[in-house]
Amino acid sequence: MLVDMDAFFASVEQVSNPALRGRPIAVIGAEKRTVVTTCSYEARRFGVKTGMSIHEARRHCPGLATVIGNNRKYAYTCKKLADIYHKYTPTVEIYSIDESFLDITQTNHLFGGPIGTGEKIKADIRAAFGLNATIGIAHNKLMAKLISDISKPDGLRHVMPEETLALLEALPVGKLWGIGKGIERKLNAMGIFTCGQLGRAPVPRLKGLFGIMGERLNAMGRGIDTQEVTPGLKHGVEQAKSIGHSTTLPRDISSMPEIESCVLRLSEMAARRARKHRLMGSVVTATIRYKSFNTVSRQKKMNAHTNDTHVVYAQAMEIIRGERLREPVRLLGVSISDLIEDAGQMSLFGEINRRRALVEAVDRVNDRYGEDTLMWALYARHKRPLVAISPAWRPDGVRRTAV
DNA sequence: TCTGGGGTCCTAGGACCC
DNA sequence: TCTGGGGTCCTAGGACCC
Repeated sequence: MLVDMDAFFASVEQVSNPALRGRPIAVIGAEKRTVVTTCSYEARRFGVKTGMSIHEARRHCPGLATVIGNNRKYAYTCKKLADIYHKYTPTVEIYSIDESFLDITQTNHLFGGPIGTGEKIKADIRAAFGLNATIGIAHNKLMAKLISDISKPDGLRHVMPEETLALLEALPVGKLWGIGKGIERKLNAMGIFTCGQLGRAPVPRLKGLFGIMGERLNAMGRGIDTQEVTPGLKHGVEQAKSIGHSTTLPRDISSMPEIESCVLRLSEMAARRARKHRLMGSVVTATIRYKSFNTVSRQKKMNAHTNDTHVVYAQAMEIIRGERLREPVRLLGVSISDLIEDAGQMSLFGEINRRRALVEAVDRVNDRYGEDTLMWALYARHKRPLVAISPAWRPDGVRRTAV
């Protein structure tokens, strides 16, 4: 079962502010160059979509009301939704802030079967929050996801395995979870438009164009999927592969001091999150997006793992200084990967231990009195970017960014 | 008054080694 | 007196997702 909240952020805002109900609204970020994160169904009728600039959204819908997203509200609701799901099965995978997979194979008979379970969950969500969810139920994740997508909004549908092929026959391939614009275009170019056609396409032909993906694409066309519903927490913590932050600057910049202060800020945000999760990384990646939207990323491997803000910063700046900045910079990003657990081991080098003690002391102060109670002088004059919550947020694990 | 931010996975080419 | 073949690792970029 996939439970997907309808226009989640926008619906939460409409519930908490009656003046917004029934109106086209868009939830946006707090910074200057922001986009639509989620919009209400009223706004979608005008052609407003996720990812649009405010400017473009207004062009489609002049009466659009905008609300700056409130991370706390969505995170709180997400956690409470998980409590509801756990009443119906222990196997709950929180896939994103507004989507969860539930394995109800063993428990649905207790609640009147698959549809009965879906009805009860929808009723619980409505009673608790006044929100609508769409639920897709099938024998695997791919199909549950697909069915939920085509049943939106406020839908509930159960598709039996034997109905799968008929349902897929005429459906465009782009509807499948994992087939985006790029793959859809390639498939169309080879004459494959529907899932039915994809399922009948010769695997060697698909492999020729998509490599090892070919086999999987063919299976997807027939609604076959072997992914398990994984509650997702290993030893209480999700094993992340990378931790990073990036920000589109309020205006394009060219001066090194401005770049430095921004990169230090991003290094601190990424390293602090790594420290919170007791992780260290040995690879630092810096990303630069120019005014023209050309984007380059370069990575550097260090001799040792670290989660020290200034070590990460020094690596990121070394990368950036090695680039010829030929245009004003629009976005900067810093990310840490090749993560291992930080066992808190003492180093042979006194300097590293002193650094660690300093950083930990700063963390303790900020944990207690709030972020930025203590901060590094290099970026002190610059305001912290107000991180808009990412829809990929999860209540546990490293995806928890700013709440 | 263009085009967010958080991730994961895959690929292709090059370096390097035997 | 004209350049093999197999393998691994690293890197940058791109596709995809919410």
